[in-house]
This record gives sequence, C-alpha cells and structure tokens, in this order.
Amino acid sequence: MSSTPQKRAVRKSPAERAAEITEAAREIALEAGLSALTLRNVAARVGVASGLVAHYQPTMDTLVASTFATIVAAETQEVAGLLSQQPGPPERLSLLVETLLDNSRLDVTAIWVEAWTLGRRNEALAASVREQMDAWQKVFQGVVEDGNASGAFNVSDAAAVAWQILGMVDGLNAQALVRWNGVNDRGTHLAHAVEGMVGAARGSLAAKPSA
Amino acid sequence: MSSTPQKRAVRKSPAERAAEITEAAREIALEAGLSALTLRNVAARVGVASGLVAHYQPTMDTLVASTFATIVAAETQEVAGLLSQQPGPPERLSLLVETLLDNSRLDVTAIWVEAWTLGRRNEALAASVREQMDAWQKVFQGVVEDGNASGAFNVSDAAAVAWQILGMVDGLNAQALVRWNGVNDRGTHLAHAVEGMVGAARGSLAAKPSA
DNA sequence: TCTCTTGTTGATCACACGATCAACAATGCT
DNA sequence: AGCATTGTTGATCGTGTGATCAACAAGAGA
Repeated sequence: MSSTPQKRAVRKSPAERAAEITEAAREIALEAGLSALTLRNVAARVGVASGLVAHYQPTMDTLVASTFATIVAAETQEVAGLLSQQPGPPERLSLLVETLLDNSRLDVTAIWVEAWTLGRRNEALAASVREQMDAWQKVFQGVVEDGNASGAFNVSDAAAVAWQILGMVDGLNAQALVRWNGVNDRGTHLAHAVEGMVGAARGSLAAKPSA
Repeated sequence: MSSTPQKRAVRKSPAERAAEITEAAREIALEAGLSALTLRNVAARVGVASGLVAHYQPTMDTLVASTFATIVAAETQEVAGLLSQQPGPPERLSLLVETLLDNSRLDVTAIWVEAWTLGRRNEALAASVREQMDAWQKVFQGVVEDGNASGAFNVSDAAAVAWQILGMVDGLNAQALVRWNGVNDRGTHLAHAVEGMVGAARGSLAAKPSA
C-alpha cells in the first residue's frame, strides 16, 4: 500500500507509471465501481498529483472504458481457460455454467451492470461493452456448436442459444448482487434450463457428484 | 409541456405540487435514467425553482427511490393483470415470458439496471429494489405453484425456480438494452429453458400459433 | 380592504468533478 | 559540473451537485 504521505513521487518511466495508473484503476473499480474512477481518486492511490493521471490519460472516459475491458477480458480468459481441460461439450457447458454462478466473481458482475448504464453516456465504454459481450458469446457458441457436432446437443441456431445462455447467466449474477440469500441451487436450475434449450436430456448437465 | 419561460409559478396546493414533482421525476427517469433526477432538472420540468423541489422532498435519494418504486410497481401490476385472463398455468407462464421479452419496456429495464448499481450508494433505493424484486418473484412463484398443483409442472422448489426465471428475464432484457440486434427468438428459447426447469414437455410453452 | 398564512423564489454555501498549464525538480547526458 | 530533457506538481477554472433559508408575494379569511 502506498500510504497517504509523500512529498514528491519518485520519477518513473512513462511505461511504468502508466502501468501503475492502470493497476490502481483496476483495483478501485473492483472495490468501489467504475464511478469511483476519478482523477483524484486514482492519483491518490498511485501516490501522485491528480494532474499526472490526467497527463497519462486523454480523458477519464477512456480510462473507465479501458479499465472495464481489462477486468472483464481477464475474467473471460480465465474461465475460458478452464474449458480446455474438459473432455466433451456437455462437461464444458456444465463447468461453464457452474463456474459462472459460484458467486466468486460478483465484483466483476457489479462492473458489468454498472457498465451497462454508464455506456449510455460514455461511447468508448459502450463500445468496450459490446466487444466484451461478443467475446463471451463466442465462448458459449463454441461449446454449443461442438455439442451439436458431437450429437450431444440439438440446436438449430447456436449463436442465438449462446446469447441466451449468456443473458441468463448475467441476469442471475446481477440478481445475486442484490439478493444473495434465499435463493438456492442456482447451478442446478440453470443446468436444467440449458438442457431445455440445447435439447439435452434432463439431468445430463446437472452437477455431477463432484470428486 | 411547461416550456422554458415563466416569471413565477402559479400557486398550487401541496398535494397537487407534490404530484407534479412525482410525475416529472417519473418522466425524467424513463427518458434519461435515475441519475438525471437532480433538483434543478426536476424543477425545470415542473417549471418551478429548484428550492421548491427540495422543499417537497426530504432528500434526493428518497425521490430516486420512490420514483423507481413508482415506475416498477406500475409495470408489475400491468403485466400481472394480463395473467388473470389466461386459462391455465402453462398459458400464464408462457404469456409472462413472452410479454416481458417483447422489448416494449426497455426503458423500465434500463431503470432496473441503473438501480442495481445506484443501490450501492443509496440505501433507500436498495430497499426499494429488494421490495420490487420480491414482488416480481411472487408473481412467478404463484404461476409455478399453480402449475405444480394442476400437474402441468413438476417443481420441487417453486420459490427457487421463480427466482431463476426472474433472473433470466432480467438478464435477457438487460442484454437487449445493449445488444438489440443479431439475437433472435428470445421468447422461444427462453420458453424452452423454462420448460427444462419446470419439467414441462419440450414445446409445451413455446409460442402458440397466435390468433 | 386589510392581514396573515403559506407556497415560492433564487442567491448562496460547500463540495466534487474533469481538465489545463506554468512552474518545478529529478535525471541522464555531455 | 553544467545543461537539457522530461516526469511531476498543484493551483486554478468552469461546471454541476444537494442543501439551506431569508425574503417575497399570492391568495384566503377577517
């Protein structure tokens, strides 16, 4: 932690300083949301004057957009990376749904939800949002198409079904953000829902007796 | 429209003025979001001084919260009212899903999404959000329980399934807010998903050959 | 007609925001 | 050692916010 007091910040290379600002922005966004990304806020965490942050960023809107992209892209890659270890499409889809609903990424969900609203007034952010949504949709679509090819699923429009699953996952996560208690077995219920959409047998995607 | 110029607003009864402010807030929220609910903004639409709005509202946070509740409760009642005309639970559930995904209420969806984020900093709003979510969930739960009783559905935890459907609908609507094109047949796909969750036969909830 | 109640005004305060930029000082180079 | 480069500062500007309140004036009751 770069604590409060410091007379003058040590001189650093532009690349290093830019990285510090990026990282500080990431932390602030995850803790307090994208709206907490102010010049003074970021500057304080890095331990520099507010002007320096402005000097490294053309506009705060772009910092918000790039911070969003950084956080969300990391999540996508992380989760997508888990898929390769699974044997077949049903297992991959099952893991995907199960993982995304495990409530361990609610801070990222909060950023998604905030971005949907902020994108209304921040065009750069809106573009990032669309881009990252497309990336997620492609992950789902790949799994659905593989399952179609292998005969495990029976879907006529894989792209549409992928969008649908993505929307459902987002909605359930957003819900968990507000109503975290009293709702049980999200994974199982969503698995049944997905079974209905991809034409898989009831129970074929529900959580296995783990380990 | 109460246009721009007016020397002094006509004197009105507190009840009438309060209603004007409430209505102006509703319109502004639907057009530009809850974050556009500022003292000066609301005052301008009503055609009074900013101080008057403050005089009628203890705090802007409470105006935001009550405006949210007003808008969302109206939507819930409107849609719930359509259900009574349907013969059985499958038809009711089908209509519910179909209606909520028809993209005619995206302005309300935008307010939901914004409220999820704003509730983080506005406790009154957060309470309203929970309250309205509960109301929606009860609507779904009622339909699911009726279907269970009639034998049309087979659900062990109607409350959980109701939450699940609600989350899915919200997520799909939020998605439509950002990505309104390229996604087809939301209603049909969600119907299949719901069939999977409630244990109904595939196709039994999908859109009928409408009138 | 006068008076008093009360709905209404708008200037004002303190604060926070993004952005700008002249002045500063640390560092590397000659 | 002296100099030039450049990373850094922080005061400052304009704007927007919620909130406050003394002053005003419209309207009802006497």
